[in-house]
Amino acid sequence: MTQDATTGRMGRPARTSRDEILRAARIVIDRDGWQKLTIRALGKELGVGAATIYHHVRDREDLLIQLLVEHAGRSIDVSLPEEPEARILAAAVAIRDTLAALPWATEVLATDGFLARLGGRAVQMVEAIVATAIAAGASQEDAVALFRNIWYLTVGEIQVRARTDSRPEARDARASRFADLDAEATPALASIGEQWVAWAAHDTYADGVASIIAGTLRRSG
Amino acid sequence: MTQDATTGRMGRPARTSRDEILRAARIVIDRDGWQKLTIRALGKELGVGAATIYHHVRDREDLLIQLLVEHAGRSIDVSLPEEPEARILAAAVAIRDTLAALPWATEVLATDGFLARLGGRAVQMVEAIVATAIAAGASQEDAVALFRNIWYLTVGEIQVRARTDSRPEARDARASRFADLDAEATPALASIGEQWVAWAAHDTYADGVASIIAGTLRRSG
DNA sequence: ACCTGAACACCGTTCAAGT
DNA sequence: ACCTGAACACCGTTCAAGT
Repeated sequence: MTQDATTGRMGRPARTSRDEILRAARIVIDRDGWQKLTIRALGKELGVGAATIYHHVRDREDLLIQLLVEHAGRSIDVSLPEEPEARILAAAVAIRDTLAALPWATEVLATDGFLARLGGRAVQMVEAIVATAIAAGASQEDAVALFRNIWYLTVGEIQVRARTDSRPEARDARASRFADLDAEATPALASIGEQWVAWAAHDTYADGVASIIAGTLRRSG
Repeated sequence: MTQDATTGRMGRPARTSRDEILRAARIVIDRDGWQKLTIRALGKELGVGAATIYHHVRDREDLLIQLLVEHAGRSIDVSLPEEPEARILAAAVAIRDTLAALPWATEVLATDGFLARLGGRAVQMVEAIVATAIAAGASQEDAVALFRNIWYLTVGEIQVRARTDSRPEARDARASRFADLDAEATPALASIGEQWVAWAAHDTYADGVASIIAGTLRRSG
């Protein structure tokens, strides 16, 4: 565990370790962007063959998850307010903000047990959402449903924003599409016109989550 | 346009057309699954070189979008109830059901202007959501925010469900993860335990959308 | 105009062989 | 144990050349 590959003082020093792989992966991501993080590029960065990576991570997805565990498990802010709706909202926003800052997360995000795999504080946020909903009068099943709807909104928001941000050309194409709208068939959209693009840049995530929380708690209690 | 490649009666008959490409693409998807739909496989199916495909579609994404336009533009059910909240909900469910039935949609779904690109009835569903919200008292900006939050929930739900369904191994792994939960750190999750997996199979999409609608309209009017 | 083979520049993953 | 080169089985896309 404490073996240092740079000194290599054991009989058969490991030239690579899980920690070194994750460190190299972060270097590649920071320097070249996460899309460039391939097993082969990672091997090159470490000065080892691509095949070597497979002695330390199961596959590419495992690598990405491990990277996320390191980051998300630690960096989520855990101070949550007491009032139930505000508390659930704050937990959701913490999850969203953390994952949105890790753009390579989008690739592995869309799995139902994803946050459980991250462990650490990510799971504590899920616990906060579910436990608070139950304390506020929701059934266990409704609390799970609440979490899942929040999770769907979160995945969608992160995914759409990541895609939109990473291809600015689409922005102009989108604007012109709104200008072409037929005022007969789609009057509301036509009258909104190009304002859509500007409004779409606003962050409405918290509003969406707040609505889902209020809707669920109203039905339950 | 009406030229038939099988008779080839023009001087230089086209061996392939946009329609033939889309037809072949559907055959590959139905027979081998949408993951197998590559430009190369499509060329093989048509008996032409992969390079030929590029004379008729711009790239792989364009192919997928065109496939979706054909399908989603037509098959969305357009009979919507009159009552505002029910109307918006029905439009959202129509979009979700249509896209969820087209699993290859997940690959191109996460773009902000996506439904506009689909055109046809897909845009009419967006119009229905936005126009109904405005008629019910929402500002144009709130109506756009409402649509976007519904859209995020939709993208997330489709994406997560598609991923979960396509890898049943994850199901068992998930169940065992819940069994391992620490009753001290996460009492609510621990007491739910393996029931989570069963509850996660329930469709809570409509509840989520209904909450978002109610929340937005309550704030506005 | 339409189509071709060949090439470019990659992927993730496996595996027999070496040290 | 750990690491290697080489191979397997692919990708999307471009382009000079043919008909």
